Amino acid sequence: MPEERKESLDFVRSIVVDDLKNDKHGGAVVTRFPPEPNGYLHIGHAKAICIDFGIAAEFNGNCHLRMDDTNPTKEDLEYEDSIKQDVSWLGWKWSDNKVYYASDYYEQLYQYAVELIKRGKAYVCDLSQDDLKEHRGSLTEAGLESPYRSRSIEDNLDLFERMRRGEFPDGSKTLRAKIDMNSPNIHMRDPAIYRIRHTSHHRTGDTWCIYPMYDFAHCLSDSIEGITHSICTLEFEIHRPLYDWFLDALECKCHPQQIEFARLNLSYTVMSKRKLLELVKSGLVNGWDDPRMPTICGLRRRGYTPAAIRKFCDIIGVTKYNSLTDIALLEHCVREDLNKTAPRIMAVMNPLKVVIENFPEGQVEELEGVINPEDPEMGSRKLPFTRELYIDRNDFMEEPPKKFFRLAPGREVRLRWGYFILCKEVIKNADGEIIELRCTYDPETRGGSAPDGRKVKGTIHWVSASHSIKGEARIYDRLFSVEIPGVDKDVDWKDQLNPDSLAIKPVYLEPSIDGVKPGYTCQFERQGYYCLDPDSTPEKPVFNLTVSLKDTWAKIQQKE
RNA sequence: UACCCCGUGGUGUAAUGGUAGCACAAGUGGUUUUGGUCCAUUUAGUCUAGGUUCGACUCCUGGCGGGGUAGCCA
Repeated sequence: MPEERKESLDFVRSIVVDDLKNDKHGGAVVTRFPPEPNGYLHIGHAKAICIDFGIAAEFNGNCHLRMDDTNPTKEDLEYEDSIKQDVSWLGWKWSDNKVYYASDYYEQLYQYAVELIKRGKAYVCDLSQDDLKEHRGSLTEAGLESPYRSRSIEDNLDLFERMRRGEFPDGSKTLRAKIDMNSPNIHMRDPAIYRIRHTSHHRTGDTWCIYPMYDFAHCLSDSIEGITHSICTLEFEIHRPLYDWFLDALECKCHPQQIEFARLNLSYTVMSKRKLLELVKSGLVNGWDDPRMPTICGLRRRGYTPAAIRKFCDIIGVTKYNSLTDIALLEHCVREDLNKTAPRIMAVMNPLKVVIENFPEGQVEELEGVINPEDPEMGSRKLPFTRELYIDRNDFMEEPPKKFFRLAPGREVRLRWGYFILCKEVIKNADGEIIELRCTYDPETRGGSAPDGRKVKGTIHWVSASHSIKGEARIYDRLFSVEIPGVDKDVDWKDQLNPDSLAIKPVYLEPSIDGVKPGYTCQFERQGYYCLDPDSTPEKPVFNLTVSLKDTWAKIQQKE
């Protein structure tokens, strides 16, 4: 599963190698991927997943998939299921085929909290949320000690137990760690470790009405599971002293090392759960799996492959530098993968009728097209050739400019896998619009080469008008029209959505695609990679644009 | 304003005191039955000022710039 590693190691892997060398954890490497089931996974999570699972795989270790479900008010089974699906779709297997849950440790965590109280390192605090905020101080000012800080161990034990029994209403009490209200690190100023929530949890039901906070639950969950390297993103850096404090205060045998890396930022999209949720809720996109979304399920529906995503995660690297990765890099990865694997088909998006005057009416000739020139093993498919064809309007110009190599009056081009055709006449309607081309074909050029050795500069795609299957193409572009949506605080990031992120067009497809299933990915020759959408019906296939082919002709046109 | 972290071509990354390299993007040329792919090639970089050293992207100090942190969220 893990791809081959480059010789130079990123800083996380260097730490792991050093630890292995120094026998720090007895040769073990155990990592974990700990999502909170309160949203769908996105490409940024894919980076974390590839680091967590990738490192475990490379060093013969294990990676636990652990639901960090300590806040019943936000979490849901729907999210949990999608997380499992996405992780395994990406190609990773969690160790022991078992999903871990922070909620499975609630009793142990409670006992740890009791122990903390017994050691005089935690106390029950009656301060309200507002009072707590007052006491916390600010970034520049020290905090104030709570008046409840000096309660006796006996009182604390009693009160904490009654918190658990449900004697107190939400928000009336918290259990706090007794650390240092003067610490320059606000997270060390007697942080709350348990709060009262009379809310049922999607896994533990109504068993609990007090729930542990992240800082307390996370380090201990890691310790309980024997995690060696607890890899997370940069915003937790400032929490690390707390992470270590709990494990030291409780003298835990297993003390994992927290290592932080920079999360992924991608241009022309957003990555925060809040913004993604807002897009879905406001109907600005069509659900979590809208192919424009950077979610794993969105990318999957768009036609991205696990291999492409893993390659991307591999080449972006792992550092502590807050960077912005160009989405073109992601697009490059999927092109590279699909170029090698995707079958080619011909599909005409803006049909222009071509009548081959010297080809008999009613006759059907079967031609053969290579399925993938990059992989001859894939064989070939049949292409019906008839008197009436469709070509793309963009492949014809009545008055072609210098560098235009395609069809024009009096010009000859090659029909891909077919014949050379020569344009004899342009037919227009009363409004002067071109509605048809009259051409002749050279029967000697079957398959696309001329026995007399004459060359043509252009090759264009086509379909038989009578055999083509009419479908729908959903042509996607970047979700936002600015590199970093919301970076300018004066404008609403939702106003920066790209109005052209989706265009729907009819498309005439070569008949060989008949019967393919949703998820089927192919290349529309000379255009881009497309993936069959689940919205398809037997009558009307719907194809999503994954990514277009590079288009140097478009570049030439742009220059002029 | 306090504390913590981070600054290498346009972008993302390597070089772990010893030739600043790779990929993407951009440009040029070649091959081509996809204006795709492929091949060749060009442009372009160590934030800054000192210090240590035979030698600094790397170590030290100051400055500048960017990010994070004041949920009973994770």
